[in-house]
Amino acid sequence: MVTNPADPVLRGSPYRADCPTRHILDRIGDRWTVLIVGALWDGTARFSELRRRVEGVSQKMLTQTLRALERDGLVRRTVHPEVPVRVEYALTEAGRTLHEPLRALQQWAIAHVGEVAASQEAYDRANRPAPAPTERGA
Amino acid sequence: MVTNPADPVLRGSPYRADCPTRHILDRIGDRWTVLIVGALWDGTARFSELRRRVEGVSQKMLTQTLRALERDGLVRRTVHPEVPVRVEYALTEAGRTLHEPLRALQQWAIAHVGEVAASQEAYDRANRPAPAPTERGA
DNA sequence: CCGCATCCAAGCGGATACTG
DNA sequence: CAGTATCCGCTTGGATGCGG
Repeated sequence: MVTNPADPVLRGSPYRADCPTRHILDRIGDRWTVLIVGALWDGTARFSELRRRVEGVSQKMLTQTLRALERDGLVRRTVHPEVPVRVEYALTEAGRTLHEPLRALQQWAIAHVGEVAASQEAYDRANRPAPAPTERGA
Repeated sequence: MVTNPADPVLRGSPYRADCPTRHILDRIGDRWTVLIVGALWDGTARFSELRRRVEGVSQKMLTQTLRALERDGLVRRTVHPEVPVRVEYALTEAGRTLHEPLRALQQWAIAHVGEVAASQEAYDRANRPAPAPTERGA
């Protein structure tokens, strides 16, 4: 390993293949992480509640993502030992700090969705007219 | 621009399964997108140059990601018809606006890498002592 | 109600070989 | 140098059924 902590450029640089920040970016990059963290911003939420809020997420992915977030110390999981078990999820302090850049990303997506769509359309028109999922004249 | 900041629906927009912002978040969430956009911040870069900067990226993934970014209108691709073909990539205006939230994410990753690692360690210790890839006592 | 385990399909992503 | 095309493993991720 050539990791040189003294090098200001390489220190903590995700451009290094062996840097742990790569893993973090991977986790953040997860489709559901952004949405789940955002959904938890309001406060505590139960499992079913989250499942309802984040449309389209499967139970498996929700559990998996929540577990990963918990392991990373971004989400706190609280089990209420009642008769029908109640589990509540909430952002930790670290999770709240993550929410900010994630929200910025969401905002960017919302702000540029039209622009991007237009660019895609133009690109597809200029290159291959039929990359559509529906096969026409195959 | 069809973006209407006053629309209350937009707040939870990506939480709708059918919303195109989902696609954008997917693209942004791509492992390489963050790194490539960041690598292009300095200015124009050639293909090989990018491959060198973003350590660990395969030629396939680099091409693929660059193509997608170009299609989304975030990266401009310029081909110089010289004898050894030279291709240069650069961020568009939209790409530059994306760079900001992406950099914030990178910064977050760098700032919290230690905290996250510690949390993971504690979590693993508290739960399963041997989640290692090598199966022992399965 | 919460979530784990399993099965299984699909797509991601890497290695390689070849073209212009 | 830049890029395409192919093969292929492996992970992702959904559906289902069971257990606390």
